[in-house]
Amino acid sequence: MDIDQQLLAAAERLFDRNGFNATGMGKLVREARLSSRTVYKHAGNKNALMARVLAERHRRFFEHTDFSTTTALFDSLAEWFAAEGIRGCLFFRAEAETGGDIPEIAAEVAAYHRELTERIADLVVRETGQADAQLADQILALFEGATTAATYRGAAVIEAARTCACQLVNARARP
Amino acid sequence: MDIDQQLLAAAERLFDRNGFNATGMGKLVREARLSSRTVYKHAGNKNALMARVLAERHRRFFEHTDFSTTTALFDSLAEWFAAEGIRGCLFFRAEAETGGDIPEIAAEVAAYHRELTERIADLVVRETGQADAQLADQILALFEGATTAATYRGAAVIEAARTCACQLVNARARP
DNA sequence: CTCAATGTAAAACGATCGTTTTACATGCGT
DNA sequence: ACGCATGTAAAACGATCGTTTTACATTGAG
Repeated sequence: MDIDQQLLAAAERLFDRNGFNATGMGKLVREARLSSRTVYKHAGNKNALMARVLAERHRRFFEHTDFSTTTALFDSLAEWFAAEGIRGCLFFRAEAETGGDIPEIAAEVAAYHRELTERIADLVVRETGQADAQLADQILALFEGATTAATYRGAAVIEAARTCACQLVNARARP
Repeated sequence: MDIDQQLLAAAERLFDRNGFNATGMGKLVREARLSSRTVYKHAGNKNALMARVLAERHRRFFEHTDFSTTTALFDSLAEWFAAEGIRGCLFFRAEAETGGDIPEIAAEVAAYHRELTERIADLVVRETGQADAQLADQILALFEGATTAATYRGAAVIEAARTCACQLVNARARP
């Protein structure tokens, strides 16, 4: 299905760069070089398309990101932004734009957040030898904060967050 | 100007809860209990109204927030969310929804970010005796990250971020 | 008393929204 | 060769968008 990839890629790019509500289906149809009939046949409707964009982003993000060590986690984030541009977290933005009122979208956002917190919790166990909810929350905050603050402070924030997160983990390192 | 306050309050509440683009002027007029004629006489147009909402939010946020110590900073954030609800940073959301394409809005967002980073830089100088760009970026990341992550993890993230930020500052405390 | 300012209520503006439909072309399996 | 699925191009749908306008009420100052 080349068409599905074409559609998803155009939708992700437009939604990410210009916002969900600000991106009309007309502009999307034009940019994807498809007819509206085909778009609606493949995507159903705009909300479902947004949900599929988030699902695809979810898959691609966790495929890219290395959760094996704290250093690798933040290095992956820096690489992601170097390749994709720094516009903050698409999941948070989707939730905010829709007020959490569209179930299909809220579900994708929740799934992303669930996996992100789980992976960080696992990372903490792996690096310190025990679960530590507060440490996991701190790394999560640094991760989210680097994602947001980098939009106006640049990549230096990611490096700063990485340094901080590694210090936290090392201070509790497996003896 | 009771009308200005009425209008600004309704606009801030609707924009914050439901998003900027998802909030139509019709709904806003209804909720503010004003005529559309009066709204446009006072606000000019929707973009200017959004900009004024951000300017008012900016004023109110820095009026509320205590930048005198790191602990106080994060405590202020927790209080803000306890009073206003946890929906993430309105400035970041405004910038994301508009793609940075509306100058009046981009300017207000930039002004907020400028003051936030300045205040944190000053806080670092005050608590450690010297400027430290990386430390300031770390506190900024923790602050932004707590704001974002609290939307789905709750207030515990703010407490975790506060603990982390205070450790960072204490490790570099004035000798 | 009058005039100008300021407000409301409601209709109307053209534009654009998300979505469906009509009409037609193409290719593929039986 | 036929029929059906799948695509395009484009018109049309009602709804809603941001904004302006028309018609009228209230009020405070000169």
